[in-house]
Amino acid sequence: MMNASGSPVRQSSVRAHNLALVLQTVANSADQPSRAAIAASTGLTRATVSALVDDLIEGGLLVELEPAPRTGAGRPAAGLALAPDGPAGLGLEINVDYLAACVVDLTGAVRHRLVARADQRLLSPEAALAELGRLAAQARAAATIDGLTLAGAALAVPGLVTPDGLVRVAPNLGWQDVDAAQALRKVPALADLPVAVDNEANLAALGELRADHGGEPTFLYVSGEVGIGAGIVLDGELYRGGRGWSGEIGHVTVFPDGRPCRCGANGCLEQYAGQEAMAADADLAAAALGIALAAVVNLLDIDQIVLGGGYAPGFDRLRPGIEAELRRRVLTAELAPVTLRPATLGADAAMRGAADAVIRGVRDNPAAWSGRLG
Amino acid sequence: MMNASGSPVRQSSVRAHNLALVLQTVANSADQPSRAAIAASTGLTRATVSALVDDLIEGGLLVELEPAPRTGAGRPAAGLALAPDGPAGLGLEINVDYLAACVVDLTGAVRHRLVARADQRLLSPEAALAELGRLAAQARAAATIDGLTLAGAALAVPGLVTPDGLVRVAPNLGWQDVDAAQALRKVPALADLPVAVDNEANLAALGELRADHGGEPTFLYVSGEVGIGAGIVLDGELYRGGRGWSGEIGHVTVFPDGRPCRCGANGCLEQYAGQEAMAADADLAAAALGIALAAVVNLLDIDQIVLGGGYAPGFDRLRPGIEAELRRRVLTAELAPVTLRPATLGADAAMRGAADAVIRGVRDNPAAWSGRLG
DNA sequence: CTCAAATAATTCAACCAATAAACAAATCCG
DNA sequence: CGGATTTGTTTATTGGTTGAATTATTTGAG
Repeated sequence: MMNASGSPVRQSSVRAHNLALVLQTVANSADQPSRAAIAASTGLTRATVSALVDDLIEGGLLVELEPAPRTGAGRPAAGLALAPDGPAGLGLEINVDYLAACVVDLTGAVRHRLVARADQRLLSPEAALAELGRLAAQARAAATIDGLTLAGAALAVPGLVTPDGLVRVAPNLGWQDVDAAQALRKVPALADLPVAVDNEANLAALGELRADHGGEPTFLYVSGEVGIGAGIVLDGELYRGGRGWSGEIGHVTVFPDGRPCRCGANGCLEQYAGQEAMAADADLAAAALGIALAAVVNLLDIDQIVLGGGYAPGFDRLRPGIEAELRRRVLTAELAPVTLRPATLGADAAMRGAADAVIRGVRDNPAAWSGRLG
Repeated sequence: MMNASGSPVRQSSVRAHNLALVLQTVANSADQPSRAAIAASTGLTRATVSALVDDLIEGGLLVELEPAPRTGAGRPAAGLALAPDGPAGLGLEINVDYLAACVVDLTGAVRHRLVARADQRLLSPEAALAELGRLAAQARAAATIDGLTLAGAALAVPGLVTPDGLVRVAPNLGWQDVDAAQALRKVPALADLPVAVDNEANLAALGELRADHGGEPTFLYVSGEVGIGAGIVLDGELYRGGRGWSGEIGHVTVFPDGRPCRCGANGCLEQYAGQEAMAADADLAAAALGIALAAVVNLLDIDQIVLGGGYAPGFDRLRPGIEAELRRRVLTAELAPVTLRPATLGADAAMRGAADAVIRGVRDNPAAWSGRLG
């Protein structure tokens, strides 16, 4: 008999959930909250929060800040903060003309950053991944010197990626069916790390999500490089789709009988708002983008659109044209406006998002990170 | 300080979750499972399942079937099934040319069904809702005679609805800012029921979800009436969007400089695949639908599309044209096919989905239904 | 300078829910 | 009739949260 849906909850799941809740409360807090403040904020009792915080400190995820600010009568509170020397994430990116790696600690600070510029299309996938492996090993060595322990690695690729890390196709790299996850796992320095591979726009969207921390926003991140990709964040969660291939906005039709696209169709957005086309005619790029984005808003009722990649520098140039189409074509435009803004992270968005994805995994399930917590 | 995200989990939440798990396991099971079978399926122990099942029987949600089928050695199993006289859902629908109400019990069986044909555009919203209230009261009376207790009501409306039940605009009814939820709550026979209001396509999608019970499918339901709406189901959950206005596929642009639409834009899908346009040119309707659906698939990586409403009868006529566009315009068409199928529920889909939404609420949180379970 | 008030954090008994293992019930088969 | 087998229940145990009491550390008043 098939397990219908969901899985049983045992007491340990309760603990795991509440550990994550406490950790996230600290992470999303503007100041350094005390145990009592966390209790008030979460609804847990002070006793429970104390026990959970002890475990998180023991596990190296939280630190207690000794100097307590005076705030009135009573015993001063001991502030809590994410441990800067706790688990860190290794973010990797491979793109047309560069390789990059970075180490981001639990607090979100970028501790190391390495970029190697070179045209990857001239290399075989194996050679490119080997080179990336060397960069990753270098980043890990630097992290180790800093006393950081890596919790995992994530790689951003401009292409279609399956959940188990197989790159089915990355047109601009010229890749097809490359098992990037396996290649990276074979690098000795990474052999003991869980390695995830994901689409570049998806991870960049996660990077923007962290920058916009706190709430649980719904937004679309659009990345305009040679191709155009999008990451869809719904209620604070990245939506990947059934096979992990969501966000292919570059091949949404904007002019049904328009320019032929290398995908075989006609009138794909990419042919009007890709890097080359945008340079040739920015107004047309904006109009085409507006048409495609209006479709997204009509379908998903998204109220925030973030333009990243190559769109961020030219944002002011594109904005009026996009907004005109949105006003015209979004059914609910008068009832509720759509916010358009440039990405806050620059070219590093995908790499940062990759590293963030790793530490997000730790934050969402701290019990799994430290054996001592379970 | 703001509660960051999520809420604490206490022991009672564990029980609530596992109660729902057991109930859903019975609901999604093809046969009448025994306690032992549920234990094997869910991973809970037989002792725990026994205790939970006792509570669910006590609360009137499950019944034990005495006649046990012989299946080999050992003590015969006592089959369990959803209680047909447990809580039921009242589904309501208001559309251009009819009002409808139905009562669906916990097992999903339609126990009562009332339809009143009349052009609602000739009535004021107040008069139409009053008439619907009478129909609802009649349905409730019939349910009471059957010994059914209503758990709530849900109303399907062809328009934009806010989460608190305000109909912002329903173009084909000529409605604007009508508080449908409040109007129904004022009906004496419904005063003690929770009343939800939702978009017609959303609820119809939920109806299809139940018909396709068991898994946690991702699909798009498209309803082609005078206007065109869509319900988006992701991983077994209806996606409503930030304001509840998702699925407005009728106003996705298919021909940017095409026919003017009453929304003010040009080239909306509705102008090419709405009821009138489809009657005039089915091939054009199919092509336009294919273009818009390809956009959805590219964006959301959805692998199943269900055509309902007016599209269901003409499905075979439309299919080739739609599939041709999908093959051409979906980037991942070669990697993974998109399934196109007609809706299994007919014109009743939205009303059925509304009733299903109510009993879904009970199934998802049985502890809240019966005070005895807490 | 001492003591009361206030606030933070910990300790401890009680409780709730799931678990594991033993036990009882009901049937089949030799 | 008796062992094998499977279902369902009982009982002691464990893990985790709760609530109340307790300890810790500060401010402020007399």
